[in-house]
Amino acid sequence: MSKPSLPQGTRDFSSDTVRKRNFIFSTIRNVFELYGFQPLETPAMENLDTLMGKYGEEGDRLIFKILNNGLNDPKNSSKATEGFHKALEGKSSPLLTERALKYDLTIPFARYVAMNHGQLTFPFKRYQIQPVWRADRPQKGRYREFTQCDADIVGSTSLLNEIDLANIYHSVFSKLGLHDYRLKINNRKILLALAEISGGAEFLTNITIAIDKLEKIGIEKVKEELSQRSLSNSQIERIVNYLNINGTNQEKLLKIRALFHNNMTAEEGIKELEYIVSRTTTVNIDIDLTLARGLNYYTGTIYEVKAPDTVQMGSIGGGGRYDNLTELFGVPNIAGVGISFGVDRIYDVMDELQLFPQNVNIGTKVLFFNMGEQESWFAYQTMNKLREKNIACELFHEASKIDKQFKYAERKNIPYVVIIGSNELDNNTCILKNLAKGQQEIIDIAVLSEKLV
RNA sequence: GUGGUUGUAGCUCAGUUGGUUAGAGCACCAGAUUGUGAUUCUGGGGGUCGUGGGUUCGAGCCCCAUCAUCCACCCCA
Repeated sequence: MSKPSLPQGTRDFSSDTVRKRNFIFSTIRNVFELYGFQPLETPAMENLDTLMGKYGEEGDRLIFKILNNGLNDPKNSSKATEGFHKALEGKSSPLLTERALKYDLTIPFARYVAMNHGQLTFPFKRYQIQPVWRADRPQKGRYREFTQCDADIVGSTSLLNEIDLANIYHSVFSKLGLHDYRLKINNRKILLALAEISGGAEFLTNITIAIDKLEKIGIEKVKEELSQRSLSNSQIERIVNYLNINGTNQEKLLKIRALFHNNMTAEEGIKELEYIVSRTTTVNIDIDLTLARGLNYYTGTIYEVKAPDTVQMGSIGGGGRYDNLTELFGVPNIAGVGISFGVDRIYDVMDELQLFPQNVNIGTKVLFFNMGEQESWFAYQTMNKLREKNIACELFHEASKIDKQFKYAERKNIPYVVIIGSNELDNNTCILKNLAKGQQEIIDIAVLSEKLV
């Protein structure tokens, strides 16, 4: 047996990390609950055909597929061989694999709604916090197993939902202390209108992929890319005019209205943006007309959250409105809108900016020193009384040197130690020491629990 | 999927043009001293140099493969 190791792009989380992650999870969960969302969990794996074709060609390639069992059974051997040959041609085949690890939370949610729409109360607001898997090459801020926190509302076209979701973003990031996040908003209808006036609706994907890169590669490169995607110079000119729109949210809305004259599709999108932006003035939301987002099921509002500029990290959240997500599963006319938090990236950003509160890593509150046989047994009984009052404590396991016991407390980030030696035992007292302050006091054993609450 | 970086003790890293038994600091363990984490002193355990091949009289060092890592592209959270 060689040295044990982990699969590429996966991680163990040590207790420190788990505590910090839980701080993020509980913050998000509490806010979701505050806005009336209900929890949902779905399996780690889905049927492959539930997932395939929902994330584009690139997405399909990144889905972790699970090999069928029983391929070694002689009576399956011809099927297995056939399936294998298809795999060599780059096609996945149910003969070889018919299940896969989930790639995001939205599609499994859509599958759930399609299966249960008869029982659900609409509008249905659910939140979901679960790991997802992508067969991507790992790098900074990118893992093969990571956790998403999604909140979606289905069965409602009200823009109040969009306003709720913007407020959720603001509330969560404020509570996490991540004040410099940037929430961007755009509308797919505007992008669709842009495609219509500069080439045709079929260019939507090509155009969005190109303009999405504006911030990263600059206007000249975007022009190059657009011409490579077979757009004419006059078409590119229109797009450049669009991309040149700047200013405050209000100014952008004015300019874009002028640009599109009376284009019906654009006007719809503009009205929606206007509505949302005018009602979310407390959440520092920015209209970003270059925001496109890759997932092609979005049809209206789109959101993206960027990490503070001081850290090298792209998107830490995103979402949008979709008209007909469940139609893919045979249930039409259920509209929805949702957002997602990328916990792993939020963790990395918060860690880098040292935004975690000091006390997230406190587990045990008090360590009782072990000062000998009789002393420690008395300490043990005292400790149990504290536990009844919900104070987490532990007794050092043997009567070791003092400095060793101190080190243990320090490493476990235990804020208090209690020392009961022979003197204290005789007097019914104990020494309570606050390790952070380095201060200690001798107190009556009877008042110990009050001091620690 | 494409390109590059790195891999030596628990941690951070040395290790010369290839040359005896692979080192340091910190950490750890034991002991001396001490009713309060220090300092000091003495002793100790630990590494198949990521893994597998190859070249060589000889490989931590050179070559190939592989795994992992980090980074960039693509795409994305």
